[in-house]
Amino acid sequence: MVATPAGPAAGAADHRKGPRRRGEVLDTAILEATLAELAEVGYARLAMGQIAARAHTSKASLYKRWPNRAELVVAALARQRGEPVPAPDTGSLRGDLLALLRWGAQRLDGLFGEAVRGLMVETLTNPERTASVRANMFTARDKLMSEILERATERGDIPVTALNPHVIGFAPALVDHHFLIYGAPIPDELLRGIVDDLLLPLLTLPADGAHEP
Amino acid sequence: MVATPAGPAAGAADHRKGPRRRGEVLDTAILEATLAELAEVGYARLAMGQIAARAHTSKASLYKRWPNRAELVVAALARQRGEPVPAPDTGSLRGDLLALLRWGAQRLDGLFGEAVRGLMVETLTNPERTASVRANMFTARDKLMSEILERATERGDIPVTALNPHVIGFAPALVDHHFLIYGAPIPDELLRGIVDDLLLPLLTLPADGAHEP
Amino acid sequence: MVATPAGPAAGAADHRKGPRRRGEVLDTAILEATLAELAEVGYARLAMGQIAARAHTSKASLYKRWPNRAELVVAALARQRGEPVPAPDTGSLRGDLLALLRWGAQRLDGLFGEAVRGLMVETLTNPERTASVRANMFTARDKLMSEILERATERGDIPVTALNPHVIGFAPALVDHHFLIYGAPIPDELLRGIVDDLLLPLLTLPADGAHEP
Amino acid sequence: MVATPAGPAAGAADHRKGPRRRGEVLDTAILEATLAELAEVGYARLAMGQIAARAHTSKASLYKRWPNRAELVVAALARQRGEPVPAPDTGSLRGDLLALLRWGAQRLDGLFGEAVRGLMVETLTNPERTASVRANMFTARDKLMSEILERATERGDIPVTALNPHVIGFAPALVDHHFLIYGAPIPDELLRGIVDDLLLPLLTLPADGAHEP
DNA sequence: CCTTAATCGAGACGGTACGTCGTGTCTTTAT
DNA sequence: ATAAAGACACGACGTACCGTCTCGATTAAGG
Repeated sequence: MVATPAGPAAGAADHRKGPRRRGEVLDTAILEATLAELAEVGYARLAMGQIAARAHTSKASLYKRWPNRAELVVAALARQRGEPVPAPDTGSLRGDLLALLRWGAQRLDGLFGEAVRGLMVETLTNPERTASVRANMFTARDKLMSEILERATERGDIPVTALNPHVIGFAPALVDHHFLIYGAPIPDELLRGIVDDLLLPLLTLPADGAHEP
Repeated sequence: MVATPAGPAAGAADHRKGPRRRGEVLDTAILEATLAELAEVGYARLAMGQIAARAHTSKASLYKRWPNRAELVVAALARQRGEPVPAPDTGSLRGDLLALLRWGAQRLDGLFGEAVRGLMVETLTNPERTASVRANMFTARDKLMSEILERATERGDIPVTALNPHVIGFAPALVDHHFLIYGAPIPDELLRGIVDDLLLPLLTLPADGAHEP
Repeated sequence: MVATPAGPAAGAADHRKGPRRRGEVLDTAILEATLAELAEVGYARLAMGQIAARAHTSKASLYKRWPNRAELVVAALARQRGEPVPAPDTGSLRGDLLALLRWGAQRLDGLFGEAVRGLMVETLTNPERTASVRANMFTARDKLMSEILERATERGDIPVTALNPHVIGFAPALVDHHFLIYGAPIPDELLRGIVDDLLLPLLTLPADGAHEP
Repeated sequence: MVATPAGPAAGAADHRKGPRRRGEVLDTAILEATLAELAEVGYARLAMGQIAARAHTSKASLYKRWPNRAELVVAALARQRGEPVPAPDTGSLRGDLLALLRWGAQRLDGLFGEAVRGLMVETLTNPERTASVRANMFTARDKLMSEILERATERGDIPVTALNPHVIGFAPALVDHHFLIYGAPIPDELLRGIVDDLLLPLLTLPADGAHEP
């Protein structure tokens, strides 16, 4: 029920009759309502009043917890992806990479993607925090990528020299970029192209690293 | 107006000196005002009324030409980058690539970047058009990249086999991605990293291309 | 607001001293502002935005209470004439009648007249209500007329047979009609003419009443 | 075709193919279109642009001839009632009076009434002209009333002393007043009441005229 | 157990921008 | 020169959402 993508009253347990909610319980209800609204109308048409109504609470209760829409959405996303995803382990490097990109692509094709798109324009309390929040949306993915590559080096599939920060982060970034421009869903062909034409060649190239003339 | 549903307006006399502007002239005035406002308040606070005021015209004249803010901004950008930029020609491939990325990075650090950020969230008349508009914002850059690489192949700096669509587009995409997350200005170090750690290795690697098991 | 269809507003701080007005207090402020604007610019140039500004509130607060300008004006008038005016009692019938017509004429020479004129063209929610509202603007006057005439019959100044609905209502109607055509102020000569040439003759004529052949 | 109360293109002869209209011909087309629009949408929703469109001409041609909507409507009405109506002559005074009031009442139940209502609020170029225009709308009726009453005095039905300006004008004024408040159609009962309870008694009362104490 | 302070639910409030419509003026083109 | 067509500048319309505030009802904690 965390983020049922449909249903007009999804994500809101009926609270009437019961005692008035507060604290943690209310927090959860609000965040669930946020995700539900996000899935239903998208970030652009996300309205605080609607979220409050869906959560059967008031706008004041929202603003007491989060200063604005952007922060609320950030919190809602943080709540959602609570369970840590294990790094894919298909046996082959290529399989792992593809699995990871596919997982990321699929995540974008949903309310996470909606939120990502919206948060790309909003400015949080300050620029640093804004950048931090945006970056955090992808740290999980970057970490998994690191795991995969480390495992590959241990297996001897790729040289240790191939590992550098740019190589780790660039593939997911390309997926994001495609999503932001062309939207979801992301064609699997693109993912295969990134892996086969860019990532694997880069990872397996002979270690010289001297391109500076 | 007593009986009219809309205001009487009482036809205010035109106060400006010259003749009333029309057509192309007015178009230009509006688009310039749009760019000026964009640079001043950013996409988020861009308001049709303010643009109209700055252009000394009316909202109606804006809406007669463009159906909404997003389309207006798109048109303004299209007008702005009228002059085709020549591909950099520094003599070396690396120099050309760096020059190109730096040009793109600098463009993002201004009202073009503001607009890019905004247009990433807006939905134009339909999804296809939306994607098309977004893609068009980068076609110039991609074309220049093609020129540079072609020249390099002619010089024999890189094998023809290195050229494929993914290789052409991915470097600018990484710059954009960084901009969207961390904002402008984009550190030159990042650009150098992209060129030295990703682009040049990929372009100069031995031709095998067979990674599919 | 980047992604929101409506403005960001950025929640301007309340600048006034006292606590935020609500309910009855705000109602009164709005209605008073309405009357003030009415007196200043007339019904024709009466604008909701101006009224809101004068009342230091927002258009939304106006529209939450009244669906349109006409209803707002009706409400403002209703509020204004709260104090019931006592029927004139000069001792003589002629004196009473003149006093009443003069009171009505004077009322028209002000914002009440402005409103009357405007409301003659507007259509309220439905025709019945429209007629009712218009009629109500004059019920007070008609009632006073009834009182005067009743008192005169009690004194024996006029026969009971003289009293019929047409006789009661027609004098004020003539005043209104003159106002609508020639505007205010209404010449006292007209009022005297109505009383001496029409009303008194009618009221004091010998009781036959048989004009139907 | 002068004022067909229905039909989307009523009142506009097809002019295309033929030579471009000007002068009198165009005047007529515009005035007919005005009346047609008036009948169709009423004074409140009367729009210059719509009139121009219906007359297959331009707003400029309208404003070249009349300075605003009100004057245009006045002109249109003047054109319409071109043919002078003969005073009713039923043989009896009561019959004549009733016929006259009925004619006036019927006239109000149509586009003339719509226009009357609208013109009650508009201010023409200056107050004098405004009053004059409004008064002129009823001069025809007043003149007929004079004729009727004169004929009655000649017949000896009523004393000459009964004739005074107030008596002449007040009956039609009551009809107008009722129309403005309760709208059209005007119940025949009202007209009979005015004649029997007010007009005839006043006209036939014994000549004393001294009510001033 | 009964006060007392806090918080909740509900929604009013002041404000800003929206996109539309009508007015009366002006410009252009075709007749 | 004038008609037809319609663009233009202006301003009011009525709506939507924001973020703040007020109010009464409910609830947890303190005496």
